[in-house]
Amino acid sequence: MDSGVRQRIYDFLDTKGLRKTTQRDAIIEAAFTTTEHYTADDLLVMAKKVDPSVSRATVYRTLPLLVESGLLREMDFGRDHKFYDPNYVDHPNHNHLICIDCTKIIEFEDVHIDTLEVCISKRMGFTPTGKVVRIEAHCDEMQQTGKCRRQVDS
Amino acid sequence: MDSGVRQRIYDFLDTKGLRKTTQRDAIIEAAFTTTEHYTADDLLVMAKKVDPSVSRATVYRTLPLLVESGLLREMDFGRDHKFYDPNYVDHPNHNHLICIDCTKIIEFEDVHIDTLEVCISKRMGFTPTGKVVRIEAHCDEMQQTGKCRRQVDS
DNA sequence: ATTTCTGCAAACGATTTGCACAGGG
DNA sequence: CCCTGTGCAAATCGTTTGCAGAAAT
Repeated sequence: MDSGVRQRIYDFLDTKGLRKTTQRDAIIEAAFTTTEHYTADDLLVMAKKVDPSVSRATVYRTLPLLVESGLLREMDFGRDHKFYDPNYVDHPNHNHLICIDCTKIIEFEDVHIDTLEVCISKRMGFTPTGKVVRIEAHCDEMQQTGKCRRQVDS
Repeated sequence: MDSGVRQRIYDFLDTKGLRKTTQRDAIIEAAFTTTEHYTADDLLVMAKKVDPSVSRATVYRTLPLLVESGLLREMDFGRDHKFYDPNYVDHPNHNHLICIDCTKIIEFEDVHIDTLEVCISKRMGFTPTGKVVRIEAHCDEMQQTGKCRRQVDS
C-alpha cells in the first residue's frame, strides 16, 4: 500500500473534522492493500484480518468516506452488489472490459477515450469531471480454442 | 409507440414459450410509449394507467424479459434504484452525459466512440458486444450565468 | 386439460440506523 | 470532559418469491 494514501485520506478526514481511529485505519489498510475489486462484505473480511474488532457497520460507514475522498471508486456493474475499485489511486482514468466468457474484468487505459470525453462534452456545452467506460466483449481465444485462458476465475 | 416493438417482443416471448397476456401488453405499452428513463415503480404507475389490474410483482417479473429481449436497457447510475431506458430501440448505440448541476441526463451518439470500442477491444483480443459510456460534467452555462437552463428537473 | 400468469402478501438481503457504551482530542 | 465513533441488533426498502386462483393455448 502506497504510504501516501493513508495520509491523503486522513487529510481528507481532518478537513471534515473526522477522527483517526484504529478501525478506520484497518479498513483503509485493507481497502488499498489489494488491487482486486471487492464488495462491502469482502472488505469486512479483509479488514477483520487486520483488526478483528472491525464491524460490518463501520465498514459501511467508512466506505462512503473513502469514495468521497476520491481515492476509492464505486462501480456499478450490472450485478447485485456494489463493487469498489481501489486502482483509481494509481490509474485515475482507467476503464473496464468485461469478458462475457469468463466474467473476468480487465482494466485498461486509452488516451483517445480521454480526449473524446473532453471533445464530446465541450461540443454539448459541458466540462467533464469524470467518465465511466465499460465494454462487454467475447474473448477471441474462447472463440477459436473453445476456452478462455483467464478462466481461473472464482 | 413504434408498432413493430410489440411484435418484436412477442416474437421474443414466443421463442421462449411464454404467453401473450393483457398485463404484459399494458406494461409493454407503458414501457415504450415514453422516451424518459424510469424505475420499476415508475413503470408500475404508467402501466396501471393502461390497465389498473397490473401489479407490482408482474412489473418486476416482466422487466427482466424486456431487458433480455434487447429492447429495453437496464442502467446503473450511481443512484439507489435501477433505471430503465427505452431509447435503445431507436438509438442502439447512444451514450449518456449527466449534468452535475441539474442532474439531467442527456443522450448522445458518437461514431468515434463506437469505432474506439471495436479497436480497443480487438487490440486486447476481444470482440465487443456492447458498451456503457457515461460522462459526468458541469454545465458551462451554469458556470457563466449561474444557472442551468435545463434545471426544470423534477 | 394443461401449463403458464397473476395478485397478494410474506420473504429476502444488502445497506442503514438508533442506541448506549468506548475512545479520541 | 465533550463529542465523535463503534458494535450490536433492529429497521429499512427495493426487489423476489411461494402460493392458490385466473387466464391462455
